[in-house]
Amino acid sequence: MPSQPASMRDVAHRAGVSLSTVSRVLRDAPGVAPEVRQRVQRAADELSYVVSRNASGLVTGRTGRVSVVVPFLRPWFFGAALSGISDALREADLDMLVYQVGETRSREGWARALPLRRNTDAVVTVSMDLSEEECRRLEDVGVPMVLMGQKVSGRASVYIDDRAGTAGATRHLLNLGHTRVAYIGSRSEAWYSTSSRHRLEGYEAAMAEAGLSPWPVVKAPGHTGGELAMGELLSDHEPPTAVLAEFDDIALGAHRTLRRAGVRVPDSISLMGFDNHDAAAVMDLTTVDQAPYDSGLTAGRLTVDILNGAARHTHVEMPTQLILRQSTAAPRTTRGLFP
Amino acid sequence: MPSQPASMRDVAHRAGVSLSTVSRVLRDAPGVAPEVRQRVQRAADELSYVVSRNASGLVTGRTGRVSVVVPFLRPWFFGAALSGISDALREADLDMLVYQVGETRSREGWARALPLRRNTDAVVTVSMDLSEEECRRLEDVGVPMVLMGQKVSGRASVYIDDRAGTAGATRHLLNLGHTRVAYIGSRSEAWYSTSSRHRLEGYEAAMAEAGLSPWPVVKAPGHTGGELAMGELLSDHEPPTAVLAEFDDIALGAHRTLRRAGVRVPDSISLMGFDNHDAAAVMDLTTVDQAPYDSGLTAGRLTVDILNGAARHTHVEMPTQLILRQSTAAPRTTRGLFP
DNA sequence: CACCCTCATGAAAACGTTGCCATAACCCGG
DNA sequence: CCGGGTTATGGCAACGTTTTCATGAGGGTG
Repeated sequence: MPSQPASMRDVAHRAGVSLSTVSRVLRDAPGVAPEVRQRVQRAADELSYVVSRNASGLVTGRTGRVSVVVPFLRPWFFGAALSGISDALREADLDMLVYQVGETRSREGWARALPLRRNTDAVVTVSMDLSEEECRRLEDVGVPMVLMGQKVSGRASVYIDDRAGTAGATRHLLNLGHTRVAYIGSRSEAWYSTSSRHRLEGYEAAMAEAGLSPWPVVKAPGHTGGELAMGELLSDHEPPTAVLAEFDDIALGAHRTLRRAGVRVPDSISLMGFDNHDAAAVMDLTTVDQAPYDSGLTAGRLTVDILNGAARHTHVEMPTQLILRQSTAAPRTTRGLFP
Repeated sequence: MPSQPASMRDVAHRAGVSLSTVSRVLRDAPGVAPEVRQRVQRAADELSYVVSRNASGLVTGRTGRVSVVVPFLRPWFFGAALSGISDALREADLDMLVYQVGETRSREGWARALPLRRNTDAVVTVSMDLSEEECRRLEDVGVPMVLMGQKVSGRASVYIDDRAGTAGATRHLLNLGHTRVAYIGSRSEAWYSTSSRHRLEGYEAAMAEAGLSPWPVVKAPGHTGGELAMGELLSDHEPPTAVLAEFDDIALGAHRTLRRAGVRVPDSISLMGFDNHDAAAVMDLTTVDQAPYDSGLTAGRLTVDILNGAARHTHVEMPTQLILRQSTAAPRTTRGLFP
């Protein structure tokens, strides 16, 4: 149990060979006699020695590390995404650095504030909605980058088709026979979200296709926004019979308002979310699954492929999946919220 | 816009000084004339140069990186914890490596499989419930370690008092006048959890204190377990009037069963969770907040302090907080689930 | 004016690896 | 038995920093 960690020299000494040979063995490089190889391996094990990525990176130029940049770490979505990325990187024996840039973002310098320059082999951004200029700045770091949750032409991206997702969701409600279908979206000043815009567009397109006029209500993100928006909708002179929310958290907020108002779901109002949040299952909320774990896994593997120079598809569109639960149903034939 | 990232030599050349001087400037080391300092700083900025942690770590022995080891990344709890740790490390300009060891854990070698040895300054484990032996193996890595969500004497730990938490929760229900208070716990074969045991003990202690006999039901973790357990409780010849769940997810599962059975909360049965999960707010679930973000922040700062040799308290107990919402109330005076 | 101190600066030796080149040992065919 | 090729091994110079030590320029004091 050495208080100073063993170095390659120690291993070499113990195995009675030179540094070069030890290096070759530990890198699985050819040109070492099997017997010697075994001896070195044993010596390394006995000293529980592992190669310093620091030192090897210095000469190879590879750090064995991939940086993942996320706006936030708390929302459910990012945990799932990170989990996928982590698993993919582990397969390739790469370590994962995580940078949460949250509030820093508004300040101009977050991209350069991150010590990425010589310290990472690749950068994966998750739902960062980077502007063209931010992309360029990040590219300046000089390592490959993969964008998850954002589609940028000319740059490797893994994303879902938000428009198709909400369009499908909307059609589900229309197919049930609803005609008064409202949409609760979000807008935050701190964070401009492309996916937010796309989801609204998908809804609008499906409504237009059915010859109906869209009915969007936009509030601050989070469940509070959903609560307020639903309150507003309930106070309309003729409330909607179905409501689609931009994401599950909003839908859950809306659900709370309905519960308090004594409006039954789906009897009086059908409610739908988007994301397939953990809590959606337990709340029996019909939603659209976007499998962030799978996206993360894909993004991670894509990164590995690019690093190995074996990347083929640089744009990957992940499928979304309608999850039918108990919160949507055909509209009642009688009018009014309370039968 | 150099395709090869700039090195310190380039900066030195551009500023017309030696390597040593550049190094001193960028480390904020004393002994540089203000005018020169400024000149070097500018040169570095223009080349958008950042120090290679790889190279500096090689000589200082510090990597500027802290490893965080978690069993899983997906559950809500870990995102919040990581967020706090990340913020704390960022304050000290340390990078965060994340290792998700999930299933690997059962295999003996996860601790040594981690290439931590020379590649990290400290290790933070989150809810890993390490055995004494695993602790020792991890300590072999030769860097300070901080345990979050686990109390181990002689080792830096940040944790909550699970026993006190459930005891307080139980007393809340007892104070409302309930006498038939059941507890839904979890047990998984893959994962032995100390906190799980402690929470049960807290409940039992509070019940004993009130002279009541405990009524625990143990199922698999997750909301499915909650659903099943609640079904079981409802089929008792005299169902409980209040139920405490080991964590919110279980409580939410139980809530679903109640909803389906048409049993009203809190009118007929009071329901309580533990954790203050995102979804608990939206479901109006009374619960116990354990602020994983704050724990993460504390653990992160403790790590930084230890690294700076300034650690004072190596054991930090984080407070828990009862969050009163709408799912608990005094028991009805009339008997039966349906008034 | 000589002396010693302080302060700013530069030169050079680490740090722990990998890559390249040299060397030694061996095998094979002529 | 000798030349040429292959294969295993060692030596040494990088890689980009920090750190230690040396040097030299001023500046105050006696």
